[in-house]
Amino acid sequence: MSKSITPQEQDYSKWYNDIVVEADLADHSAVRGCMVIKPHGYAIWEKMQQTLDRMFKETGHVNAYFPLFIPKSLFEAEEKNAEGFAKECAVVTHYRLKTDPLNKSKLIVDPEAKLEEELIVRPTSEAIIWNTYKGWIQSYRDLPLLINQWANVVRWEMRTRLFLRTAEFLWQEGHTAHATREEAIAETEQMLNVYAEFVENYMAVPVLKGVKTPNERFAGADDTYCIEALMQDGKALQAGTSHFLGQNFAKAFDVKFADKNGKLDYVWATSWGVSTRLMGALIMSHSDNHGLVIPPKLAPTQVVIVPIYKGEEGLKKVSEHVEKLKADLQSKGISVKYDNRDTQRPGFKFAEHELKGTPVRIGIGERDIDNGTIEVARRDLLTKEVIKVEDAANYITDLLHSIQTNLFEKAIQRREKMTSHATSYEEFKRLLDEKGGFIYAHWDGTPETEEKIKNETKATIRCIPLNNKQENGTCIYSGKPSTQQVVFARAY
RNA sequence: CGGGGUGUAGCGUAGCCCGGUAUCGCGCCUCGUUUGGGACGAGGAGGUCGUCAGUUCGAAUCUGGCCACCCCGACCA
Repeated sequence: MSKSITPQEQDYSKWYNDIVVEADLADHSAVRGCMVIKPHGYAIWEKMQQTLDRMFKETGHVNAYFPLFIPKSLFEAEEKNAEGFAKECAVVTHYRLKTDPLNKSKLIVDPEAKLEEELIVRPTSEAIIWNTYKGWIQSYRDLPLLINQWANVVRWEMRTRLFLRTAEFLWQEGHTAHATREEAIAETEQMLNVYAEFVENYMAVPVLKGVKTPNERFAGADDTYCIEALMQDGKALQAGTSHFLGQNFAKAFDVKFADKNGKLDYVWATSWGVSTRLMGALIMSHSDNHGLVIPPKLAPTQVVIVPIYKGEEGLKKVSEHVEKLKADLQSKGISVKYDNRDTQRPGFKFAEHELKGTPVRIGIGERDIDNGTIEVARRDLLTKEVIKVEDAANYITDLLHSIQTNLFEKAIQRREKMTSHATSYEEFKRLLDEKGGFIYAHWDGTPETEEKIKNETKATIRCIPLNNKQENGTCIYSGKPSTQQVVFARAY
């Protein structure tokens, strides 16, 4: 059993924190609200990046990079967007330090080096990007413009949690420009589907696709589409958003194009992003009291081989067999690590790889060599089996698939169990407190009702599901007529 | 930004009320025995007690300021 992981049942958020730290994913840093992503955590993020980047390119996007700093005048151009982020912006006001005349060993901000115009550290890049697009777009021939950037952004959060909410985080932001409203909406939906496919097929986390209410909408967007996932503790997590920005940014930055008839019009825009927050979703979907569980498709190492031996000669003998097995597995496209450290004992390695979430562990000892077998342990179910070594490549290939599928199935079942319908406000509150999870309920469609429910219960409308069933009902709060049920939950 | 808490070796801690240069565990280093689920024994290294100032012959301990981090609330991906 793990040494230092608080059990989920005892304290879910301590458990989460323990997993992040003990599995070597990330650490708190010396900077308030900012984390250090450690090699193991970063390796998983890199797998996510690689997959998403490939998917973006397959849908016609290209990468570029825009500045970290945004002049205040640009930032404030799209008013709603600026207003939405104003409270959490880091601002650069000076460009030089100097030695403190009162204390030679200290530095102070040089008051003479005040910037003419303050620079905002980007909380998102619409402003600088649309200011740039203005120069790139003149004609319908320049459209669509399909650009993505991988970057860090800063949002000065009051309260932070590793991966889920940090002052600085890593993400990708896609920013596209289109000739028509329809095309922009299609792009918004396409990217939402890309996210859903990634999160479900690679992260093995089922998501609900939907649209945000005006209250929850991205500042500056006409519509915000989202994917919502449900964590083990019954709280929802927004895993990705895709925004239809209408002509808001085109108008704010005066980005017009000439159509085939020479008529000038503002372009239509989208933006979409996912962040290192996905790491939090991954952890809170699959991991257990023994440590991290990583789905095979995102595992930096899919299979670890641990030798069991006595003495130097023993290791040499086992290693010969392992090298053959390793090559065999690699030829099937499986990533394999041979953990031949002679500084740790097998039991220690078993525990360590369990903690770090390696999907499959193979044990080979001299006994196996005599019998022509290997011991295979799967991380998701914590079960072990002894198989013939010549079956290894096929067996492990299937096993990795089955682990990936099993994790997804389990997550779907959990979500189903934690999804309910409420027909009255009393029932709604009871379900929320006793069960949590997604709660479908009729809502009268007004921001006032949404706000009141939020203040009274801490539950928010996570989304209005896409292709939602239209039906007559009455709002659980106001009793007014409603045409559809929306999804409520307490959220991260 | 409000409420609560913590800061002592790499990590977790005792000591603080009642001032006299610091306890224990894990980890680390060396040697030996071990190796199929977190090994054992012996020896060893490692500290401006968050920081600045004050009180005192003497401060981890008392007083004041500051800083950082964690948890809970309001805000957000």
